[in-house]
Amino acid sequence: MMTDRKFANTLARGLSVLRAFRISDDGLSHSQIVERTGLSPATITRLTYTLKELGYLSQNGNLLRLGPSALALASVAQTSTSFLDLAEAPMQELANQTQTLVLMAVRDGGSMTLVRTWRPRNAGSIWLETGNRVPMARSSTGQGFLAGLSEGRFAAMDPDEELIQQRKDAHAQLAAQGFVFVQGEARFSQTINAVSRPFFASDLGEPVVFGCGATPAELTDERILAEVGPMLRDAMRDLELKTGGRRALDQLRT
Amino acid sequence: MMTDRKFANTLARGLSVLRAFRISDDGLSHSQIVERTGLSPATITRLTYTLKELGYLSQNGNLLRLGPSALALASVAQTSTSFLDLAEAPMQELANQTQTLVLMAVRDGGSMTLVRTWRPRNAGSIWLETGNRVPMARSSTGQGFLAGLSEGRFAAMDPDEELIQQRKDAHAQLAAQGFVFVQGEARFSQTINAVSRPFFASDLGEPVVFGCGATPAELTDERILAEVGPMLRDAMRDLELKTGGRRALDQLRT
DNA sequence: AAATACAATTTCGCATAGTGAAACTGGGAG
DNA sequence: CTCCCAGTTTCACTATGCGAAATTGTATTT
Repeated sequence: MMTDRKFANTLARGLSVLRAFRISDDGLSHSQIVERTGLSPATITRLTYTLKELGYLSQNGNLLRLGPSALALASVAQTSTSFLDLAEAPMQELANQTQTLVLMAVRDGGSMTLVRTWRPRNAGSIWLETGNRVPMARSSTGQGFLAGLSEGRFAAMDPDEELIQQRKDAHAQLAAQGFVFVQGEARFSQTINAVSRPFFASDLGEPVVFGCGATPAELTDERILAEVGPMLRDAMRDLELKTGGRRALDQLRT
Repeated sequence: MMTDRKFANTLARGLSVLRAFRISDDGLSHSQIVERTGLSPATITRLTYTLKELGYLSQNGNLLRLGPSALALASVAQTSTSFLDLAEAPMQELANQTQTLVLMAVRDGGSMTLVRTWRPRNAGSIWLETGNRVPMARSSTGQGFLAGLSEGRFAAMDPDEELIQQRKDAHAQLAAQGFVFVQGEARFSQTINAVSRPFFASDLGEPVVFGCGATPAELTDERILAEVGPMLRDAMRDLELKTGGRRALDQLRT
């Protein structure tokens, strides 16, 4: 069946165990991991044993958490992502000016994971945290990513009809306005309003997404279209120049 | 030979590929990975193929880098490490007061990896970056870690005579002064002077290390012993209280 | 205490996934 | 053109990782 001689299954399964962890979890039991990964209990025992040996997981009682080696890998990964340095200042500035949460997200399997956020100075509300996951469908973040994703890679996700349609919309928005905004009913979350734009990071081989978000009260549809969206777009065009990367719209052709 | 039925070898090998990446690398070729991991070229082809499929690696030409999935895992790992929040303010304060680089490191395989640094405000020099690795032997960071490590875990590293002796010294220093300082000739690096203290993070299941470092000119042996070491110790006792974790010295008994 | 109900681990026989050696490919360099 | 090296593919073998089921362990209830 799984007849890809090149694909190391055990490795993929082990990594899926690591991917099972969410920031909102305060440790996971084996059975929770079984549930999330769909792997058999025996397999989980073997994989977690291995990951513990290597320091990627650590155990307290029968709860597992990501361990020191995961943290170490984390640091190397983040520090190696060179454009994060350059994004630092302008994104903080954008957060301050718009009084929204500015975020950067990458694709992780079928959803988007926030890898960095910038909060406006002296704002107290509760915001999305780094490490949070957002679905691909019906979110500005996910759609912003899809708008930047090449045909080939999109096809590899074997998307359903709905997603294909959504991506088409996102494309159109990106081309017309320079940003993507999933509006109204379609939004997966009614408590957050957001706008996004893809960024092609040559480091990573596929697009990432930057975006601005806040509650619908603070960030109305009108403000997004007239003010915040354009500011995001301009900030990112600047960033694209500085990093010498391809422009977001060039990706549409790929 | 490798007769541990529970240990998933392929997973370990795959992770060793990820661990091969250093922040100073600007992408790695297959042959470099072969060299660093000691695995056969054929194996590397298969493992990197898998890791690319999953987004943990990305390829530019024939250079590999850590990919988006690695970044995503990174964010979850860092955000899940709860005591980092609490350490934030006091460690920045410590950096400002001592005008040293304050660092936090975890064990990763046989060496220590910096996972977070705090630089003094308005200091311009070049400092160690997050993601850097420091050897276990002959470094204040490594020795601080060993001083906090339990007998059992230390034994599992099957250390040589030299390391056992160094650890004994570190223990003694920690008990006497509340910090560990590898001095003079013994230091692995003559360009950095540092002092450290272990911290037992219940999250991670094994100690981590906090430390202060700078050039020997800025941070003399005398200053470490009289001023910076004690300040580090006090800052961390504070942190231990706040996190409700065990005190560093309690670990000596384990 | 005994009984119940899960959670986690170990056992076990089997199919195959992953292995290294060696052959092959491809693309610079001279 | 041909040499050389990096990377890939092929191949036959066997150790490896697999799930089902049995076993042990650990709370919870009666």
